Amino acid sequence: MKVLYNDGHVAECAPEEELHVVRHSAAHIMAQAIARLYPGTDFAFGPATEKGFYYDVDLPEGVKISEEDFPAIEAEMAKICKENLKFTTFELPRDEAVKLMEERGEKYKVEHIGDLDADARITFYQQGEYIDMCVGPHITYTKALKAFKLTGVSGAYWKGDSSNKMLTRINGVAFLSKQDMEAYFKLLEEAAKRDHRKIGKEMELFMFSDFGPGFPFWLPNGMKVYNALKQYWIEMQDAYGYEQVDTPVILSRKLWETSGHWDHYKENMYTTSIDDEDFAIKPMNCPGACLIYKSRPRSYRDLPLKLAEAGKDHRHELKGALHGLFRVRSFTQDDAHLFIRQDQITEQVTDVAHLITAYYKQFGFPYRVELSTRPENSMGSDEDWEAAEAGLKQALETMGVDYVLNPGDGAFYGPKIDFHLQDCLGREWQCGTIQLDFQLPQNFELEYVDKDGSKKRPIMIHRAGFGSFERFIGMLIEQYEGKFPTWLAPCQVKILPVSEKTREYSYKVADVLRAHKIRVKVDDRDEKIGYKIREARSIDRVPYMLILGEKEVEAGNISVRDRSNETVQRELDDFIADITAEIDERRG
RNA sequence: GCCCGUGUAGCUCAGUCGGUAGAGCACUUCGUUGGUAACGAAGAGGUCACCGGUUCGAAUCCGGUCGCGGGCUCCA
Repeated sequence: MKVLYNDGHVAECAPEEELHVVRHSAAHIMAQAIARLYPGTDFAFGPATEKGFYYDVDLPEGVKISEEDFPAIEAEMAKICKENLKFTTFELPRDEAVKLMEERGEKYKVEHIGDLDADARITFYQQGEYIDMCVGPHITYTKALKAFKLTGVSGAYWKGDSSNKMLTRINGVAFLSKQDMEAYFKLLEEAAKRDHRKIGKEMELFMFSDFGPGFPFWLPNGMKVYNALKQYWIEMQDAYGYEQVDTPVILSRKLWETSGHWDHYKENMYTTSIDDEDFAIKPMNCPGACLIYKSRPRSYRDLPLKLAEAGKDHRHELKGALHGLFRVRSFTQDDAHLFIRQDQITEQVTDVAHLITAYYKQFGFPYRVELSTRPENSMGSDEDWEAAEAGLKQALETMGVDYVLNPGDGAFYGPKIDFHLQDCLGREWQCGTIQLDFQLPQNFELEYVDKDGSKKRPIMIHRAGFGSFERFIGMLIEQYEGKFPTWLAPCQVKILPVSEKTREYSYKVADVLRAHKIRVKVDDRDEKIGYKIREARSIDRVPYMLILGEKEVEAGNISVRDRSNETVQRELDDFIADITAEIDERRG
């Protein structure tokens, strides 16, 4: 595809860049359509994105765009494409660029010019009457935009700063062909079927109530998944040398003042009073861990001290941020705090990273890693920060983990490594985190006695791998589309009597399975076998069904139907041996 | 918290111009005793999220609150 670069030359662009160019041009064409339909609109940023494009616009006073207006905008865009306007480009010196944008009333573009480096080239693209400040490249004629659709409208703050004006963001998608676009919407439809909120309802895993927005309820089925995951978690903590603790959910305000949370985080904490004293419900578990550390003198020989806690935290998240199990107001972190010496940073961070990546490997999650370094208003000495950042970096590099550097995005108390997983629609959620902390040991005056008898301050590592059991189970639901591996499945075996005549036999088989700690249900309803199979498969999503009719009663065996829909008649003992081995296998 | 949308039976949804509410599934009962993705019939089930307003009359129109969805911001 030929594209127009901002020095005016036209050339074939790399195939992998075509889509990006088309989407970017679609944003310009949409802007042109909006300018025609809503004169006086001011344009802010309008880039191509991973999936499509958007334009942030400041509409004239009193004008509002909603999805109802999309057909008209799309029609105008189609008209512009049909007009087959030529894209042209030109460059202006800064003062003339400002003048041009001022003449056209583009105050956001003028402000943006002010943000550009003094030596930056300021280039423009024009198609028909529409001019946009832009680095390009773009398609050469509007006809080259062949497939697009507007997908949504939302608010977005100018420059992403919530103290700035909220602009109207209009989102769209664009593709090289109509077929590609259809395939995309089909894919979206398929992805929506994996949504953990939908599957959670169907399988009765969890629920929410208007009496507690953002506070999840675990239903019996979900609790079985939760407990199986928790058991796995406990085994992994044991294997990696953690000891488990549990700390109180409600603690005095004085503790939160010591930790610094009261100053930094008060608005997000739920508070109460007990005997006329202020208390807060914990938003995190670290102060409790610090109290345990401090409960007796510690020697350098005790370090690293690795305390794991499946701690239930409550945070008053903004209601607009709540999202199924992914963003909730009460959740159980798979937390741990490691108290270490400075010389143990690399070794311990590596150990934690191994644990976290072992989880993701277990469940087959692809992940993305970010290393965030010292922010502007941070606490601690330069040496501490340098040692900590070097330690994190070295750990990632020796493990051969690819990561993105996020300079200045660390916490004020230390640098961190974050692990991000994707949901069914490709949205990223932070699950794993490894955070170094110099601040809390100082606030709590934590110490250990070193070899030479001197008192030293330990460093803390906060870490989580799932993020929270809630978030991680949400991810698992989407990962497996509810079809959990047998060891996690809420119901591992569903027994389907063919008729009432084989109910008793079914109960007996169920008892034997239960005695082997297999999670089993008997569908003893007065329904036909086809009906029961349909539901066991499409709703319960069980790994195994046992179909028990008179044939099986006579032979004293069972018919097993698995997820591949193959049915095999076999001995109960053999099946138990196989399923037990399958459940145990994940430990290997 | 902000922007846009949305809220009708347990679930998924229909409900035209404002005239007191409908389907399928699920549920209960009865019949049916079944063989690998929906057996038949009947019944029951709703303060149309909530509060207020307009109107002779509101699920429907208007305002507010709450919840939910998509984004923005936030996630120390």
